[in-house]
Amino acid sequence: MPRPRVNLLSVDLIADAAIELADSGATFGVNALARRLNVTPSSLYNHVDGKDAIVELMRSRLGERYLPEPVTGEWDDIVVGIVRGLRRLYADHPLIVPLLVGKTITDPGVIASYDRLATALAAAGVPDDEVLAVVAIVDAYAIGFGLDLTSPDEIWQPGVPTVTLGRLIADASTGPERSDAAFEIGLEMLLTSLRLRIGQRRR
Amino acid sequence: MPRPRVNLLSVDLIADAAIELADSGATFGVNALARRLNVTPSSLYNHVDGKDAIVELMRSRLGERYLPEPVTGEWDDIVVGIVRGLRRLYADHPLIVPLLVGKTITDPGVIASYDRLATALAAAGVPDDEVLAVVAIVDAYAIGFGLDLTSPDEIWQPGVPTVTLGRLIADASTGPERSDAAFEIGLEMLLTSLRLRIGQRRR
DNA sequence: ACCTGAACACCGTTCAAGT
DNA sequence: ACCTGAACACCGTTCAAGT
Repeated sequence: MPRPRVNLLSVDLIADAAIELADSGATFGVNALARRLNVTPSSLYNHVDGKDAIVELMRSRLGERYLPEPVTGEWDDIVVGIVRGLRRLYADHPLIVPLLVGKTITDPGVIASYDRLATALAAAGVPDDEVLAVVAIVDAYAIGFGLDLTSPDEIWQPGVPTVTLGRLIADASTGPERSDAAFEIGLEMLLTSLRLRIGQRRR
Repeated sequence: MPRPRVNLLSVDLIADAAIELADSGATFGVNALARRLNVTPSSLYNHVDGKDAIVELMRSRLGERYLPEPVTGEWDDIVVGIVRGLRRLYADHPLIVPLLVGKTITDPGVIASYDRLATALAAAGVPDDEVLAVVAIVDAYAIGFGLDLTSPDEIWQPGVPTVTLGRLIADASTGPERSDAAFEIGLEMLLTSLRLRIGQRRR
């Protein structure tokens, strides 16, 4: 029975199922996604342009949920808002990070967020030719701490004796509150460095 | 003619060809790699355990080339040495970064490097429960700046008008010297923050 | 020990056929 | 407009067969 009278799929259904699939830890792919939606792989192509487009859809969906609306405020409020948003996104969905990394961002909503970040930094006095680098640092910082939340014994697997690493990994309380605390410390570090750098340039 | 009298493959040959393949921008995979080596895909399995093992091999090979030998010195010399090594690795091979991210590190040489980094930080006074986080930050910082070297117009593609981003991307001199300068500034920021943090803890 | 060729299960994508 | 099923080229991996 092709073509039931009520549609089985929609862009939003696909996006949500894709996020759930990736979060579940199963290998992400078009076929597995179709299986999860009780649908043939080819059905997806009536709504979506292919695998990369689905990943872009996931980014868009998560961006809507986690990236803040435009805020009027001091530049550092804007920076902190966006960094915290990215933090929660990557922390809640660490297994999605590898899918996003290295792929071109096309979603207008997400680009608008990075644009607000760049605008805030430029307005704060970061020289034009450094703004993109700072944006990249901020993003890398959020991604790095997102990955930090995936259990550390999966990131490093010392099959060989170590001086410090093995002991720390064994002792590490994998709870999110420890990582959250470290994240806030690092964020404060970042802002301190930025304020210093801007101050130096303004003189 | 199976089995020629002189071997066509070796672990080192496979590793080097894999790095070249990924650097070339072509889609990375076992089949493409075999094609490049003028060999059947199944031949690779006489030397290597599969795709993930090949990626681990690339990490190992690049680690040998870029990560410094154990150095005796102040903790910050060790940190700077490793961060600069990672920087050059990711900068010279940006297209390989997405392959490495999110995959478990098993190579003893690379783990030893992270172990030296952790040991240096611990010895410097970073509290045990923060060392792993700082290691993750350092790594993320290097990765982020490595990705920064891939031309920025591929990372963001504003199909929509932006306030600041589009202008900066258009103006950005994609040359490596600009990124190198920003990297050094960021590294100095990182060290300043770390020294401050250690000083606070030591009191 | 090392390489081939056939085979397997799976992948992403296209497209004619059905309603 | 939306879903199916067949088809395509490709993927990673296994394994018997050859030297």
